[in-house]
Amino acid sequence: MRYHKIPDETIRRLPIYRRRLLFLSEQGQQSVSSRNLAGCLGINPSQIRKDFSYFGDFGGTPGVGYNIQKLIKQINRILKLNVVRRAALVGVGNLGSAIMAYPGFGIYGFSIAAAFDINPKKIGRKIENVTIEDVSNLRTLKKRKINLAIITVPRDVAQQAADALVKAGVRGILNFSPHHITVPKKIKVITIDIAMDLARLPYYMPAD
Amino acid sequence: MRYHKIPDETIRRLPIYRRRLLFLSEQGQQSVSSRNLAGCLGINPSQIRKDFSYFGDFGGTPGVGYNIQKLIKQINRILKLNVVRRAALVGVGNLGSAIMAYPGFGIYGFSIAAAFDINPKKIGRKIENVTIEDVSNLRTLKKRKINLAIITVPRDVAQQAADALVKAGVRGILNFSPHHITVPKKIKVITIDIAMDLARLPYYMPAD
DNA sequence: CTGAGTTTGTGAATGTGAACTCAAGTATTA
DNA sequence: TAATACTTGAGTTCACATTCACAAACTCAG
Repeated sequence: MRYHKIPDETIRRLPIYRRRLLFLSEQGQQSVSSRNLAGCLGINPSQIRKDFSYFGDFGGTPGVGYNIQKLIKQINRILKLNVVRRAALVGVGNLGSAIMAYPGFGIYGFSIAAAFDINPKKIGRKIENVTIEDVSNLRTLKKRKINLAIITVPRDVAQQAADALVKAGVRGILNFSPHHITVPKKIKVITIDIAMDLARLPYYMPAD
Repeated sequence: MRYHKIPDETIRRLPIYRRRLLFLSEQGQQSVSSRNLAGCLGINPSQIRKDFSYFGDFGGTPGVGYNIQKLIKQINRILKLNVVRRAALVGVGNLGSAIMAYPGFGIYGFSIAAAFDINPKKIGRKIENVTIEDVSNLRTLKKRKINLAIITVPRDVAQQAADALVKAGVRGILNFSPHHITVPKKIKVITIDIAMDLARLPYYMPAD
């Protein structure tokens, strides 16, 4: 199983497993079976075993399950979460501020280490110990070894922001603007349009 | 093609099409070809044609493309976005406040019509013309005909919030808490864990 | 009207992911 | 030790999603 490409869908699930595993670990649990994990997460047990099988020479033990700590280490290795990563945020509006204050990034080893805005009134202010800089400073990101960014600017300047980030050497972008962003194909963009996800709900709701 | 079940993946893409179509419409454009749409969105043209083919007796015209207004109407019909929908928000913290102020829900016909928190200091305050109520008021949602909800509470009370919402008759939940939520299967939950999505980025980034 | 250039709509082929199944391994109990 | 109950790992099957390919339909220019 060593030299297999890991399916994208598996990669998408790894953080879900990780979240649950950390939770179980907090509770003092040592090991967990695929069935047990599956129960909490609404995923098929074989699915989980198949996902874990991509880890390579790693083994759960039949009759017992998987060692939680080892699982977490494997997932960290695959997702490259072993190092602390510094991210930049562009667009310190309502959503941007909320994201800067969001406590959930830490457990993945992320910290938001820089923030940018175009509004002169905001520049110089501090949020969560990070000083807001003018967007013209974006070009300093390369020197500061920041290669991850979060975009929380209005729709019509999202592409602009992305272009500037790419020019500054950023290679991964989490985009919260409701707009598709085009970048060179070696840059990875993940877009989260929070209203769009809400828009799918009525379809799945039984008739009113 | 009338009596086909529409694939989930197609449903997932419909809001993406819709977003772009509204944009093109704003620009005064009347019609659009599958190739054109595909170009903007990074999707294969046949994919788009196949998706549209589920609309039923609707037709684009060969040599021209699709009528944008008709497309939008069809998508609204399928996603049941024709009526204005009122949603409740539970958990008026940083993220919750930002979401209440988020302007992007309007174009899908959503409005956040109620907000709840457990903190007595917040209750009675107004955000975006909505008065924050105590969570004990959740049970009034049914009378107020609110059957959609957004959860933005801390992880450890997310399930509790969901249970209360289900009891109050809510049938669709958008969950921003980093925790899997278990509900009766006729309730639809979509979970957005903003940190989790960031966690997938390093995997796709070339070696540092 | 004719011919060149587009674009739709869809069956067929391909690719991808999920679920089923079961042999083999481990724990537990007696 | 023997019997029972779990659980993993992985080959196989099945279901779903994407892409290909092409006939038919339409536009436009001359």
